[in-house]
Amino acid sequence: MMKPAQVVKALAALAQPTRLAIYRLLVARGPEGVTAGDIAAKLKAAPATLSFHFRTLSHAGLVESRQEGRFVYYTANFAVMNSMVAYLTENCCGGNPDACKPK
Amino acid sequence: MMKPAQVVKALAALAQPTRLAIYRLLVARGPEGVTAGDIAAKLKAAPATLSFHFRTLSHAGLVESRQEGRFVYYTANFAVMNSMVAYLTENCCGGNPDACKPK
DNA sequence: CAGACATTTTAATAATTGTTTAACAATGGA
DNA sequence: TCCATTGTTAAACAATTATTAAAATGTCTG
Repeated sequence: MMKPAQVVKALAALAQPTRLAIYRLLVARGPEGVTAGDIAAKLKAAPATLSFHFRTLSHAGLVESRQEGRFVYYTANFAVMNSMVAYLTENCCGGNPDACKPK
Repeated sequence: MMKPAQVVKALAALAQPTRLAIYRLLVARGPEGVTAGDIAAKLKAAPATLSFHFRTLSHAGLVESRQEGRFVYYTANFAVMNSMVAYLTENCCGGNPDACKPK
């Protein structure tokens, strides 16, 4: 179970256009990850700006990084995303969740 | 399908402790909703502060309100939450979503 | 209609956040 | 070793956001 402050941090990390785009790239890529440079190229953002955003995402637990040679690979942490979603929908409709499930 | 800006707005709306607590109360309560006053009592927050947060949540599409007499009932909009989650996990792992589903 | 109640609006202030530029560290190939 | 490449850090500034207090709006009850 996540604490409220962790959830707020994760939501805040995703609540920014550049970071949301980064996260989606990483989700789409899967466990292999994407290098910082590839993300910079795809999003057309300055390296320093991205580095700032990577740090925010990492600190929120939503992404992880590993260094390979000169490259840094970032990957999405799916467990944290799933916990966050679980937190948001917890105890839905007082235990009668039919009213809030997708059709 | 939601647009990125809508998703960012919804995430930003939830990325604040008071609003996250409001939202969870509404999710737990279901379609009946909760009055602004009840939420103020449960969260021990000033009415003006809550009104500000309700507006943020409403504007993001996450909650709806209806007036009944002197009371305003707020309810969670589950469809928007589900769309938001779908947006975040879209195209997961390049179409091979096993790696990112909860166990 | 007068007064009490429920909630919103406005205006002001304090705190947080995003971007840029420049300088810095680490890696690997010539 | 020297240099180009990859990415991070630091400092400064602009912009956004949260909170409070006070005044205003709307709704019911007597």
